[in-house]
Amino acid sequence: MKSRMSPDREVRRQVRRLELVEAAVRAIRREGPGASMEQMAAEAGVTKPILYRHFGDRGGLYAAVTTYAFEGLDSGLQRALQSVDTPPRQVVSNAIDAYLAFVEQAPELYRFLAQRVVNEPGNLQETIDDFTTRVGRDVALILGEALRAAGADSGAAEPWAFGIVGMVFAAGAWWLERRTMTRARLTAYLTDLVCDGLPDLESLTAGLAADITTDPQPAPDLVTAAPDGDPAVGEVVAIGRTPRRQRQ
Amino acid sequence: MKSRMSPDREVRRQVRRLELVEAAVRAIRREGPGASMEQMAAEAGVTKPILYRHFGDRGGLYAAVTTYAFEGLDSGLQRALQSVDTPPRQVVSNAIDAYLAFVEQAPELYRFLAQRVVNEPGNLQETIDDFTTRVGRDVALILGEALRAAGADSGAAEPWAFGIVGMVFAAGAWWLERRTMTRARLTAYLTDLVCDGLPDLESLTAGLAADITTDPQPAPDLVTAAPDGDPAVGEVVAIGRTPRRQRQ
DNA sequence: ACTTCATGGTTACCGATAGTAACGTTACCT
DNA sequence: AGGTAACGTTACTATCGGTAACCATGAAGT
Repeated sequence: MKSRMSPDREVRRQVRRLELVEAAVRAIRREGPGASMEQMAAEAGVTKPILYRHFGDRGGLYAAVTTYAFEGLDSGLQRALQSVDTPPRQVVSNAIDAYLAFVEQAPELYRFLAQRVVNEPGNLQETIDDFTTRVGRDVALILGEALRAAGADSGAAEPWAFGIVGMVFAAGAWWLERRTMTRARLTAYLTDLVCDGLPDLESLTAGLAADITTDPQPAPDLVTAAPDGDPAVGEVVAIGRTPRRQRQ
Repeated sequence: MKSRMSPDREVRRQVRRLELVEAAVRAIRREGPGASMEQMAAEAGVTKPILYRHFGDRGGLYAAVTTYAFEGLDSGLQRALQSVDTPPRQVVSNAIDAYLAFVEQAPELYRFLAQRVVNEPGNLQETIDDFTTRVGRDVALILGEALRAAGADSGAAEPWAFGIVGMVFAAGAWWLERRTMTRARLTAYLTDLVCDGLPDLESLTAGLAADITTDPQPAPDLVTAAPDGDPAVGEVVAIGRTPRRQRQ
């Protein structure tokens, strides 16, 4: 069996695996998320059966790529989450920014990770773990401990963690399509939402119902209140909240 | 050309389209998100070329299914979002619950919608709009108006809208896998997060750093503080916040 | 009644791609 | 040297998206 092999054989195999995965990543960045097995093999300078020998099937290769990308992100994420002597808001901001930096740096890879592998019925490979699932698990761990330490209901850790990860994930995807703001700006917005929630919208229903039900009439302040300028500066991480009404 | 045809011919065509889409949905619910064109055609009692005649290509059918599902969700969502004389928190809760109810009712369809269609290079069909993208656009509209009405920065409307939708989407996916709480419970958690953000986690870094860096040592309160009971009752919509420290 | 044409449907095919079988080659390890 | 195990190839199959060509039917128009 495989575990009874020469020790350096195993390490060489791992090295080769890594080479193949990196080639697959290059192929994805070149060809987009729909890169075929043949293209990924060609990028590594080999043919398909090599990939199948190493990864079993496409799902196996996808899982390896996902793991690879996850580890690349996770180092930065863990560094952000585990930093001591940092205010919680800054921790959240750093983590979100680390995530978005990853998105920005490898958009095609990100798009690849965004699509869940469709599990065809004949899939004998182990069930693949989604990218967001892995990140979510990590965040859930940290968040759960934090909630317990704060004396809060730790049952919220998992839904919140997976929710927050999905939030940053979706916002990142949206941001990739139409890049209408800087990364720092988006980080600031998301940090605000995660830390403070939506601002008080007492006038929401009243102001809205009139606007929605009588749709042809534009909101009176639609032009004056939407400057859409980009006040973000070039800082790597924007920690300051965007100016809005303070909750009291 | 097509627009110069008998008027009832056109309506019959639309009816047929709807039948085909509904058959496709049935096939997806039976076979999972990976249902093939042939299976969807067979479910409708026809063969593949019929589908292609109506929808052009797979992307077209997927878009039609997405639109169909979206409209099914959107009615409930709009009803929740446009309700007058409802406190904002309840609006958020209702909207989230409408979303989760949809998830719960058609999990396989939801999984189908969750995966973005991989846009192969030869795709001449119009670019398909993601399910979450459509929901996000709707929420962004409403949220933008609400923010303007509240005098807040409306530039946050889009990132927040897409982020929140992604959050509920991801949390819904997580909830589908391991159903460790009731829908009402999850709705309450997510509503809390969206409306108030994370609770103050002042002791986050201190409490965490010790636990994470010295991983073999379990947190002392890990057993005592995690009862994991399910305090949710069977109410359709849980509006009350989960008991946690009040921000002041 | 016979043709004509639109409509709804089918069979039979093509091309690409996931996945596999069988075989060759290099290099390591007694 | 020789066994053997990893590395690699060519050539194949199966499936699935997509299309071409053909068939049936029924409602006109003449």
